[in-house]
Amino acid sequence: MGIQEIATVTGLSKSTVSRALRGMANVAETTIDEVRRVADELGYVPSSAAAGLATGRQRAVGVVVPVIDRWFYVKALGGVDAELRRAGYDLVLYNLGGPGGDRDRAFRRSMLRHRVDGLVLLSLVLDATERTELELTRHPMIVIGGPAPGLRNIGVDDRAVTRIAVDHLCGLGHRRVAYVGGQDEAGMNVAVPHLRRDGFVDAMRAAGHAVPDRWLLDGRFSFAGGVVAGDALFGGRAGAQTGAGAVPDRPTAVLCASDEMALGVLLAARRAGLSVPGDVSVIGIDGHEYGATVGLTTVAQDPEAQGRAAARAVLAEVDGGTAGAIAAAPAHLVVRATTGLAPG
Amino acid sequence: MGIQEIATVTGLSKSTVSRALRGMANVAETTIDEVRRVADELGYVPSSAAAGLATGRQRAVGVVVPVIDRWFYVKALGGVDAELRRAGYDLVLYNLGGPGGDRDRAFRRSMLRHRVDGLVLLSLVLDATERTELELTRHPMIVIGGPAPGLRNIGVDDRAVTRIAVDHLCGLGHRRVAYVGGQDEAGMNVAVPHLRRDGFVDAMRAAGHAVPDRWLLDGRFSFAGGVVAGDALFGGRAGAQTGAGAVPDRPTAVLCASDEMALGVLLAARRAGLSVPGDVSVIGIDGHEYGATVGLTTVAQDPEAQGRAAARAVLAEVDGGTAGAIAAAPAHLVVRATTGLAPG
DNA sequence: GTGAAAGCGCTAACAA
DNA sequence: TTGTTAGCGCTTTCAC
Repeated sequence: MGIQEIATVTGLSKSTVSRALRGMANVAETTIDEVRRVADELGYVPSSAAAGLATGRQRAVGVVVPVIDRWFYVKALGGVDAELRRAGYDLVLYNLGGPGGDRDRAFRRSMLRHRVDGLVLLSLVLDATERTELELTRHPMIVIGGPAPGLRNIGVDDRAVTRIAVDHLCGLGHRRVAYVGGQDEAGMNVAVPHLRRDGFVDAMRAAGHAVPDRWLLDGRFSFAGGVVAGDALFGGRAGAQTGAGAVPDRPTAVLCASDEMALGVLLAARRAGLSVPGDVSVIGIDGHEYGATVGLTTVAQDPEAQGRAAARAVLAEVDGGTAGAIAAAPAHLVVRATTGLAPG
Repeated sequence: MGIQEIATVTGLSKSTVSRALRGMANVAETTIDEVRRVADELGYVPSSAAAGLATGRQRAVGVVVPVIDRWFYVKALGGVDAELRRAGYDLVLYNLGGPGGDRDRAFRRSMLRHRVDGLVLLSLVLDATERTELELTRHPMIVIGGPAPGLRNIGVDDRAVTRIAVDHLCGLGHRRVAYVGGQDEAGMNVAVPHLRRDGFVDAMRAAGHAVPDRWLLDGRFSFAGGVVAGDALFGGRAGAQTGAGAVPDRPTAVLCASDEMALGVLLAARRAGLSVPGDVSVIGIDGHEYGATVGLTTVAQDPEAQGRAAARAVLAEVDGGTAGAIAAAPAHLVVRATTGLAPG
């Protein structure tokens, strides 16, 4: 069942078997073949616990997510996973489970158990205690998404992202544009919503257009939240009755901090009897698949690539490499059918 | 750094410290307090590898998914995770990464390394080799989703689910109903698509309505696939030009094997200038959040609950309990706005 | 209620 | 190229 059995069967020593199994140099080809054959016959299964104890390396990295059921997290998780598997590492998932989840236990009980060699944090809001605990483990760590104090992070330039969107809109003649963003109660990094909103407001101001407060809405970074925000902007279903003019003071364009919200705003616009982009243009941020199908214009990013980069970074550190600088993740405008010339 | 340090500082033996740390009986209250205090002071972090080696239990279970970025898998994963954390177990994620992924390596290299005490498989299509390898590990195992030969599984009754949908549709007077299902290339259990389709065809036949082959479409279980299927059914965007009559032989209702596909069909219908449910009714299966917002009628299931149940089942087996019977997961009709009386 | 000692299955010097 | 010898940090009899 263990390495020992193979040793006795082959008449070799445990060390040689161990070396052969790991394909190390300094082992005769014939020995390697023999050992592998016997291992297969015996149905040998290595014990990662034993190997981990002996080497101090678990060949596993942890990924901490605030919640799992969000497009960005799922995609990023996929990227991290792909890269880890390539390197032969396992991925242990720590889901904080949103605001209701028992974060504390997750942090103390599991993450710190030396089960992993490194950590990838997804857009986390860490409090002081959590940060101290994490640092205490001295694990290589990196965060994906917004910046976190004292930790290296990979992600798009959030201010730049909204600026790109604003430039596109203004280029089409829009001057009255609303913004749907807001804090994500599910635990997204606090910095991201703020950076994007500030980027938006600043870019608009730079273009010479003021943004009234009532056009800065909270869409909770969800589809449903986007619908609610859109209803507020367009007068809701009621708007459909009286036509597109239900809300006298309507923006000609809406920038959403995520595609999921943009999808919701789109639905609200349609319900209100508005034509897109005839009456109102809508642009999102992310590059969500659904957006492609409905023709949503967006500033696309690639969370999967960010996940892969993050994984490579921790892996490099785990393997003794020093923490190199991380380039900002790219984002680019994808013009589709929901943005057009400003009306009038 | 280890249990030993605590022992020397407190003047106790390793065994007592170990017992105290785990809160076992036969340890003086005062001793426990003392040990805990010192452990905290020293920033003691237990080693799961060492504990695992000694006990043979890793306090972790593996979850194998074909791909991660699908609604059902994400939700189920969340359920498994919640239950595992409650029990103090870690979750290690094995993502096969779809058809392109290196399944083989995933199976051999990692899953079998005794890193986990049990396995939860999500809707997997296992080939003979994989099944043998898995059985070789002698891990408690359970699959969520369609039935898998030789393994216990939890999931909805897929034939019943489509029957519920058909009953609803027929009750509204529909006799010409199409079906969008199909094989999921991303690795969904082969059984599910077949069971649902057969359930549909049989239920229709029982109601006295034949289903022509051209109304049995493949939507690949994705939003985009649903759009394509809907275009085929309704004449695509071209239909919008000539009005609702573009396709002479149009069904009055469409049953989709997943809400994601139903959402796509809905989009296609709207594009073709059809009114829902005036011209055509659409019903899905799942209970996807987006569906609720757009008013999609569906046969809802609860993958999260299924995940929790699956986790409880493996945990019970891991703890020496015998494998109890598992009740079929519930599914129920949620009537919203996309289904109505058959036209005419 | 506590301690001593023997491993769990593997890796890693150090020899040969 | 292969073998020997110590552990890695914890749990667990078995004594006391």
